[in-house]
Amino acid sequence: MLFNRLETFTELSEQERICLGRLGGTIHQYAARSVIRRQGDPVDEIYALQSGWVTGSFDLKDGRRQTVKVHLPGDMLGAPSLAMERAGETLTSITPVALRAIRLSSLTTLFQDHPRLTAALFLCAQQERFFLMERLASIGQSRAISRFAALLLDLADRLSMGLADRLTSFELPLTQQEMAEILGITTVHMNRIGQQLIRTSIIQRDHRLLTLLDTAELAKLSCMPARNWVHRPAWLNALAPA
Amino acid sequence: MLFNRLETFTELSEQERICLGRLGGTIHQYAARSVIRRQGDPVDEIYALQSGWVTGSFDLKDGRRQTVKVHLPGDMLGAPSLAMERAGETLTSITPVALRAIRLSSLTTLFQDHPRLTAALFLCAQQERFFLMERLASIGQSRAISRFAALLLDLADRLSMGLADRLTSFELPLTQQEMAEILGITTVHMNRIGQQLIRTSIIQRDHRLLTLLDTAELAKLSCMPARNWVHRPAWLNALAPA
DNA sequence: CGACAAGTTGAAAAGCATCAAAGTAGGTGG
DNA sequence: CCACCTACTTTGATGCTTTTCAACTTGTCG
Repeated sequence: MLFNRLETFTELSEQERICLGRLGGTIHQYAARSVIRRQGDPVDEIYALQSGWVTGSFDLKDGRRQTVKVHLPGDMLGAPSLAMERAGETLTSITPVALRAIRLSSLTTLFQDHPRLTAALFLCAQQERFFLMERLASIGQSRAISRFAALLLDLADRLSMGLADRLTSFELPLTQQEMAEILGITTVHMNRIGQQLIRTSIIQRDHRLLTLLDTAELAKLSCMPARNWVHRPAWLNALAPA
Repeated sequence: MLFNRLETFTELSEQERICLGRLGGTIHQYAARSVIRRQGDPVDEIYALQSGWVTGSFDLKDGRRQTVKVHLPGDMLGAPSLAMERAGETLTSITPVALRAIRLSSLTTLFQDHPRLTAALFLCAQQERFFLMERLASIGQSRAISRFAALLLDLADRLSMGLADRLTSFELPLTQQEMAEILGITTVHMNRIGQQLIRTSIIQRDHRLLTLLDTAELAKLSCMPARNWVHRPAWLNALAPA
């Protein structure tokens, strides 16, 4: 799963895939809406998400909470907290979730013996920075409806990773309250914005199933430039495959 | 300079400092308010900031722009674009700036031969993710005055890195327009917010010199929990110093 | 079927944007 | 060194987006 994410940057050798597999220890299962790790908890491990959706959120001192990331299968969870003594974000399962815990001690071997894999993980971290920059721009500079459009396109994009073309229809397990927390708006406003997109036939919702009817209009609304991930950068490919 | 940032995580060997020094090629100088690299430009190098302030900003398709990072001396610039074909952010000098350009090809040696240094850079990237998460929470969940308070404390904190206690007075080279772009508000509103903090004697401004008169009140306003960076994590320290 | 979470609606107020215009500082050339 | 120019700052008036509060409806699951 995790190697899917990494292979957007470069193909991995069998050896490297095996090393990745060994990184993970036990598989943990969580029910929907359970806390995997709370902001302030000690940082003993990071996680590789196998299946299900997980949010990362940041609690302010006044009780408000901002969701800073919606993690999809294949993502590495909790890595920003590696730089911290105590976790900087709360990880919460949205759906039932399966993940592999990666003990910090196994990172030593990774960095020591697998430079190419390390470089791919490094690129992943930089990619995550870019995702956050996009969100920051969306929330800082555009109104609620544009933020929502950008969120939907982001999810469709990431769910379509590895597929020929972009999905226009997918299961959206987030409640309106959770989406509001992602977009930095209130639940009430989230509701009105959602209805507006439905009324204008830009999206369609049938229970959990969301359909993007007019992706061109969504893209225009979102104001987001197209992403252009690097593939097989020369400096990375020059590294020995270990 | 760059090693100062890295050594918040772990002390570096003489060898490693030398390797870091070799990474950088030519030193470039820029006048204030010049573009170092524009969003969309090819990514041939990244940069280590020696002196001066630089902003990283993200342009939306409608012409709006969000500043996603204020870089201070010692920072690594432009790294998120490593994951991209064309640069994802525009780097602009705020003051006169000196920086060392690091060609991507030199990253190969770094990852291949210096696992400890690589790990420190990896932690830096994770730390930057956390900074972005903080900003996102600040902009998504709090009002303009709180965002401004958080920005001022962030700058004071980072300018005080390595010092015994936090600076309460420093040169602030940003214009109100630039600060507004960081906070996701208009220049007009930025001005009113600034005056409000001055009127209530929470800050003081004399030309470029800014003084934080009441940091406790600023901290309360900002709603930001205290940061707690990790120091000498076991998994990193277990790596051979190369 | 009953309880509780999620979604929906309306009215009023707050926060911020927008527009327009005037005032101020810093830097440059004459 | 002064005059001017330009970019930055400040101010006021107005309106839109979003929040807040409160109630009500619908859906979901034990």
